Amino acid sequence: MEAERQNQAVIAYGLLKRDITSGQFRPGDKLLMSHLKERYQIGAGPMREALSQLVAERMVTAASQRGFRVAKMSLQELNDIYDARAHLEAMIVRLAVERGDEHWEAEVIGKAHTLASVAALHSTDEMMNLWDKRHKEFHTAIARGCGSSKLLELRATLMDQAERYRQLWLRQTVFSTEALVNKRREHAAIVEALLERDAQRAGTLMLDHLLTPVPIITAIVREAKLAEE
Amino acid sequence: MEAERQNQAVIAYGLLKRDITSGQFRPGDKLLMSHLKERYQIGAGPMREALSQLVAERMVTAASQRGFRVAKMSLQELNDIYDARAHLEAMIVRLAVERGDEHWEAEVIGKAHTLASVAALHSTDEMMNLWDKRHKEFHTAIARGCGSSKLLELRATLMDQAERYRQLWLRQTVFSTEALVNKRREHAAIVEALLERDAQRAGTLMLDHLLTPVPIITAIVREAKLAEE
DNA sequence: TTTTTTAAAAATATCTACATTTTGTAATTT
DNA sequence: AAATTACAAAATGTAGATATTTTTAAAAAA
Repeated sequence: MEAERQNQAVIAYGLLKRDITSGQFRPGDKLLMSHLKERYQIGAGPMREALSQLVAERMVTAASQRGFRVAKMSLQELNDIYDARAHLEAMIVRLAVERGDEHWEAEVIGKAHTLASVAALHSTDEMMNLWDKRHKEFHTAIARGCGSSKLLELRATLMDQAERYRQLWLRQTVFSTEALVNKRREHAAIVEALLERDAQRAGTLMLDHLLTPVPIITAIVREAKLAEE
Repeated sequence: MEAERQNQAVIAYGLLKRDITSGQFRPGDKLLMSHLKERYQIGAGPMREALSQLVAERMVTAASQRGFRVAKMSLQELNDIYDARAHLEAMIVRLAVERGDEHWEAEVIGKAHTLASVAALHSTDEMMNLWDKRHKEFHTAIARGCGSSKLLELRATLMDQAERYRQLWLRQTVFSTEALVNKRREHAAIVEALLERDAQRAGTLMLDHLLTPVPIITAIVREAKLAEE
């Protein structure tokens, strides 16, 4: 089995998306066609295709005849994204509790265990990436219980949009033992509620869990003047 | 103030989206580049841009080196979209009841009135379009109370994806006096719950309201063999 | 002198026409 | 029938032409 040959636009899409989320391009930056062509070794046509897709995902903005820019960040958007994500995820969790089967339970417990056992053995960045990866997998395992691909797609859209903000929170959290302990406690409480099939409580816990990063990110954004108020 | 000059890709995006939703192109149809170029009088580059955006919106599918197709329809997808939409909208309504102000209440009551007063005075198609337009405006007015642009965006995404299925239901409903009376009753019940600020009841009513079309559409789809099972 | 206006030049975005690569098809061979 | 090959159709990519916006600088007005 071999990976399907991708066209230029798809390759550029992936690279540019990565470069935006990782902060190589900063919010509001002009995305100069000549620069992008050079950077990704690609023609203007396919490059525009990639940009169009990112426009549809709200990661890039376009102005007719005036080219493309990295979408700005703002405290208002931060709050909106996290609020929407928290309520969406709470709703998904309630559904998952109602609909999830035994296999789902097993997956969740498995991912929770894998996440809890990330120890500070590795290099700083490795540790951060590993925790982040497993944390995402844990939450995704829970969400999958809702059984709706459309809801999972919407969730993925919001997570993509949140990613630039989330990156700011991640470093702080992983490097604070206290924060990690808190997170572990919250996760345990959520799993407990899931297993007891208490949809209401699981939803509420999830809502709070997802909103805790907001004040922290707000502070960092203000500090670094990364975004409009 | 004059409408900004749009580029070719944006124009083609709008036309193609309309042609897909209205059924000019049918699910699974190959979107032949030569045909699209001819039809919309446009080059291949901008056409691909438009297609890329529709791929991001799940209305078109792409296979590398094999071109583009209209996304298929299926009973499974119908159920998934409507289930997701109903739960999302119910959640949004609960938020709207908690967060909506007086201006929101006034808007909702206004739109409800405008919708209820659509009479069978006009020609068949005019009547259908008018009812549809006002029905959408009524629901959108309710949803806006949640105050979250991101949630409203997600809602719009799902509505776009539902549109092809919805079209099938619309004709049936508007031309059945009984169905229209039922809808009016449901709308009234929802508005009542909103005004009493009963979030839970409003949510439940909305959930049921949005799921009623599913059996009807299922029957039509089966009848017309429009989709996979 | 400072500000505003205008005109030209440069930079940039966008589009088209053509070249290249890949895929699908049907005839031919095994 | 299955595999191979040759050809036609289609998708994708590139380079350069065209149109638009932005910048620059000079001229005119305040």
